Amino acid sequence: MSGPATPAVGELRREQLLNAADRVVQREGPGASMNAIAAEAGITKPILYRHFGDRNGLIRALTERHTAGLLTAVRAALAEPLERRDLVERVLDTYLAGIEARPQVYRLLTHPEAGDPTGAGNALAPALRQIAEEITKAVQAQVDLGADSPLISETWGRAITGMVLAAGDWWLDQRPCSRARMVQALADLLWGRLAAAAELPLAITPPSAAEHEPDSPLVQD
Amino acid sequence: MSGPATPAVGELRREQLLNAADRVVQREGPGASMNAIAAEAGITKPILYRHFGDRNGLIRALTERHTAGLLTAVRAALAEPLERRDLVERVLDTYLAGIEARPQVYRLLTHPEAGDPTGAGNALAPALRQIAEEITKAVQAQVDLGADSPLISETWGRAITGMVLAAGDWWLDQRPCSRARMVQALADLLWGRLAAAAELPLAITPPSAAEHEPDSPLVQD
DNA sequence: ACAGGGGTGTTACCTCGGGTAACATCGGCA
DNA sequence: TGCCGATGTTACCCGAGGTAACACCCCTGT
Repeated sequence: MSGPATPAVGELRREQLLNAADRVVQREGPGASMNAIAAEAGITKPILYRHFGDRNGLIRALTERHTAGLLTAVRAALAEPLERRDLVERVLDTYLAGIEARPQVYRLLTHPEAGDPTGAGNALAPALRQIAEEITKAVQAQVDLGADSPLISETWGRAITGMVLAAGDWWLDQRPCSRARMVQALADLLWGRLAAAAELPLAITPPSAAEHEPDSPLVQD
Repeated sequence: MSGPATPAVGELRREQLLNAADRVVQREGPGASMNAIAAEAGITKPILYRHFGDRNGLIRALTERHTAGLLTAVRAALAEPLERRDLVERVLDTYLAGIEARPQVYRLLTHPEAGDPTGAGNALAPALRQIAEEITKAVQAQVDLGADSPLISETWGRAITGMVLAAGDWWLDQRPCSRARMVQALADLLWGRLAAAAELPLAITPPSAAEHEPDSPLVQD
């Protein structure tokens, strides 16, 4: 009787295991142990390893699952036929709404850790790198940047992703304002308000760089 | 003959231990084990723990040591009496030059990992948070942002830091261009070039959002 | 009816890394 | 002389990732 549409039989258990892992991560944050996840699923570790290979595999599967929604949403927002400024705000709001919906799981996205001894440091987790690529493509397709377009687009893709990541993380942690205002602040930054704003009449601007221990060498030694 | 100016006697050993730790991290990247560091220093683990409490303490000490230079440099750059655009470029270049000088150690800055079960996720490591604060202060002091200045300044501080972090990390990894061009690309972004650039004549812009598996739900479920 | 094979499950174990307790030593100093 | 503090050691604990070997259950083909 069970629908023949569901692909493989084992896929169901895999989903259930991911559900359990999801619950644990929601409760304990990333860094939940394999034992804890196995216990939540009512089973023991080796089964997890059979399904996902290693911890990274589990985390990756879990992440991709959640990322799919966010990535799809961002992609869709990027493709909307809006005025550019509106488009930027739309994408920002989409992203913030996404991470707001599931804070705990969102932490997963940002955790490359899992110590890769390769030395190649990725400040952006793979999930976020996909978003960076989407932004890159969108910029390259919609903005005239002259001859250096590929280079600039990719730089901006990474830069914007990192910017929203850091800002969003802070916002999620502190909740200093509404989502709408956050979107405004970020869009304003991206929109050149830093360039356009008036100079402040450097009133009582004490040189904050002086009152500091001078014993540390400069950046080059 | 040893100068009586050096504060406590134990400080020397601490420095030596940090030097050893530094060497190991340079060689093996972050995630180097305490055993390895102890071996490099020619001693055993408990001594490290006596000096630094735990691994985080060691890493923090190591990081602060290197951060001091970068932070001082950035602070100094932020305080220079330049035209605003030049100032932005100056700061960007200072940061990129700093991370370029010591890639391995720089990875340390970006690794908050060390699993804190507190759940408070910090996309920015403490070292970077200091830079974010510097930028916040500078923006607040030098740019007229109206009534919401505190909020916007802090948002921008985090945002810019995250932006430069992600872009710098990518640049360090791929080396797609010279430092100067990277500075230009980032400064342009910060300078509103995204807003100012001409619209591309959406020539052959296929809707890239369509050709994708539609099975994943949107961001809200 | 019986032999398999794939999926599910278990216990018990290994390894490695962070972290600690307890003990030994050396140098100065009242 | 006896105390104290810093330096050092060996040996251990614990938790977490990861694996080997064994057991069961059910479905299917001969």
